Amino acid sequence: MDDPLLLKNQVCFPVYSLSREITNKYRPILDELGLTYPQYLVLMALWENEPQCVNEIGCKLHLDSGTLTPLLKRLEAKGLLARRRKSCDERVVEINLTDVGRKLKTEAAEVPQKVMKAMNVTAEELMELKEVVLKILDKQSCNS
Amino acid sequence: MDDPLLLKNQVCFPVYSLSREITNKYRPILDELGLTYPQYLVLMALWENEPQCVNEIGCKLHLDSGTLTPLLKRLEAKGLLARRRKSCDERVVEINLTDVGRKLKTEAAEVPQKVMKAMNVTAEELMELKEVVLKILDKQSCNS
DNA sequence: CCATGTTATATTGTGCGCAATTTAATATCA
DNA sequence: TGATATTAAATTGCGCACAATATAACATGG
Repeated sequence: MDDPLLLKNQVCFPVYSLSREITNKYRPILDELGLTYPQYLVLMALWENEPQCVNEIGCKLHLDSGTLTPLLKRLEAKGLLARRRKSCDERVVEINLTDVGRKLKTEAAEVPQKVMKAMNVTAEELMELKEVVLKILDKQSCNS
Repeated sequence: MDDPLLLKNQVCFPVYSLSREITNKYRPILDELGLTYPQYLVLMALWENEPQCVNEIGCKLHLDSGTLTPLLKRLEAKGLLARRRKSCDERVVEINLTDVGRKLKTEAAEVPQKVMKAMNVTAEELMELKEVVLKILDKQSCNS
């Protein structure tokens, strides 16, 4: 009954389930903007600060070039951003939003509330979730 | 500063990050058993109850046939389980563990503690995390 | 018994995620 | 300067996730 290999005794499995459930809630909402959830995260990073190189985005989102390079190319193909190597260091690819990409933030403004509604949770529950998750997440960063 | 589109104001992003961080902690530990995290989940489901059809496993793990069929084929290729259509209803594929697959539970017994150690968290923190996550996860099931 | 609908799994296609390797540019040091 | 090391992206390969569709088996009504 308290066998640590029983599914009901798992802690990580609910986190994994919730994470997928969340992206499922985002999907129809982001579909209207033509975005996936990881693409939306990249855009949020760029809406905050621009330009940013691939590495900077990767640090903030904990994603590597194997994930980001094709994702950024897809966003470029959609006309939302431009990829250009820096002249002072040709190894670095700098990402700039296009006007369309910048403007998309306006359309995305309603996404958070729509998701919260779709998830059927209160702001208090979300804050509680965030607090607990961040506390554990912080402990991973040093030795990951 | 309290722009809902700022990364630091996101609730779902930490959940998404933590979920990936967790599977990263599992990876080296499960590598020793030749398993991925989703494969480990499927085996936990089967260690609890056997045989199970694809659908039953999918319900427990919230995964569909598009994910499970190839995953189960890989576990079959590893010799851990057998897939066989039921004679009474040929639509249903029944999954049985092999002796090797059943025996693997013994080797997996240490996985949970190893992961907990790798994550550097206390049992209390994990219980707190589980409680909050399950509370929110429960609210999704009905309208997903 | 046959047509129609339903059900269970499989297949296809797209997009992550990540390890491992490659490529090219820059830095360093003998 | 020229060999070596380091760094940043890109590439390759594999395994999920999931939508959409296909396939085959079963169920049901006329």
